[in-house]
Formats: sequence, structure tokens, C-alpha cells
Amino acid sequence: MKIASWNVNSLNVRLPHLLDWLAAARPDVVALQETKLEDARFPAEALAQAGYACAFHGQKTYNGVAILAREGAIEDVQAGIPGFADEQARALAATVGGVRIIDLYVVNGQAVGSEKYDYKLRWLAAAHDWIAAERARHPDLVVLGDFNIAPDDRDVHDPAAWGDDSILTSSAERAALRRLLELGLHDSFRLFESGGGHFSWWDYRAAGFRRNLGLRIDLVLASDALRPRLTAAGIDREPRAWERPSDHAPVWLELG
DNA sequence: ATGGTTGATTTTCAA
Repeated sequence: MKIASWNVNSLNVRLPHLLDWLAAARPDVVALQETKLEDARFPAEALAQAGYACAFHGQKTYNGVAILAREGAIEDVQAGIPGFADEQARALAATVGGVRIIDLYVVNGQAVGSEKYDYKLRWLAAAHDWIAAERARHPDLVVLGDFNIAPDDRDVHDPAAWGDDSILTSSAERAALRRLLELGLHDSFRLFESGGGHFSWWDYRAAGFRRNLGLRIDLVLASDALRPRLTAAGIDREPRAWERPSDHAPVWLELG
């Protein structure tokens, strides 16, 4: 069972890339972020033709998350973080093939100390409590998406430039991510690769991808119970090199 | 190299 995450940065623009990638990579479950589509405009028919059922939680212009599943049903769908009033469509959970899937588009936060940064930390605290409850109900749990946090210096092209004062790498953000992992979740990529230089996002500006000036901020977390089934995890850089790409690459894990 | 690019809707905002 291959479970993937991809921030597509507009599903309207990226649908051809998504369809090409689904056909090539054949994931069983895909979590999408930044669909930027109202639910009425979600391309459910085109994805059904490609063999994928969909659950989606979107809005106009910004944000938007979706879960796709090849074969098998999408069950017990939850849109948004329960009990957390949020105008932004950033979270979606569903059960597929007995695995609970939680798709997160974590707040970017813009700059340390800004209002958006406060919102990011409050959002992460609410997500933590929700995930704790979900984990108690569903031992087989995968939490994945665009976390907008680089876990440590190996996940940053220039740790001197990306430190405690920077958004995506500040100590409060990294501590919030650690609190999620302390619920009994594992950063699947790090179970297979301990080296640096592996990124999932490259800025469109300044030829970031060509120069590999990236960050690893897209993560697939697997619960303790799933760890014995984990056979592989990785980042698929190829779609980032396609014409008119998303600024993020798909990330994935494989369960035996 | 303190810039640069992309997307959705504007006359900027968010990333």
C-alpha cells in the first residue's frame, strides 16, 4: 500500500501533472494540499476516470485539501479540526483500507512573531490534540501533508540562513513538530535515509530547484503500529522538473 | 545576487 502526499499549488493548473503522476507512480492513497478550489469545482469526474475516489475540503483562492484512494472506499471523513473554528480549509481525515489518514496543510506563518505565526502555533496545538484523539481510536495512523516545518538542519540547504529566526525552522515550530512525533509517530523518510540534501520544496525564485536550494517540509508520519509494515519511503523529485511545476514534490511511504 | 516566481484575483496577497 503506497501512501503519498503532494502540495499541488492549484489543482486547476496541476490536474494534468497529477493525472500523469498517478498513472506513473500508482499510489493507493494520495493526500493533496493547496487545491485552491471550491468543492463544487473539484475535478472528481476526471479523477474517477483515472480510478480514484475522492474526499475534498476546499475553498476559493487559497488552501484546500483532498484525499484520493484507488480501489476501496473512503470512509469516516472528517473535514477540519473538530472543535477548532477555522475559516481556512487545511485539514481532512478519512479511513482507507483500515488505515486512518490525516491530511494537513499546516499554516505557513509568514514570519516569526507575526499574527500568522501565532495562528500557526495555535493551529498546530489544536492539530496535536486532535491527532492524539485519532491515534487512540486508530492505531494504524498516517499523518501527512505540507507541514511547513523543516524538522532539523539536515532538511535545510543552508542551516546558517535558516535558523531560529526564520519561518519554517524556528525552535517553536520545530518543538511543535516534536510534540506531534511524541504521540508515537515516525518521520518515515528518516527511517530509510539519514543524510542531508533531500528536499521536498524549492522556491520558484532564484532558480531554487536547479541549484537544489530546498527544504524538506512535506512529511509522511506513520504510527508505531505501522512501523513493522513500513518497507520504503521517499521523495519523487521528477514532477518538480516538469514544465510549469508545483513548487513541491510528492513524498510517499510504502506499507507491506 | 536582500533579488527573484507562481497562482488567484486584483490594482495585491500568499507562498
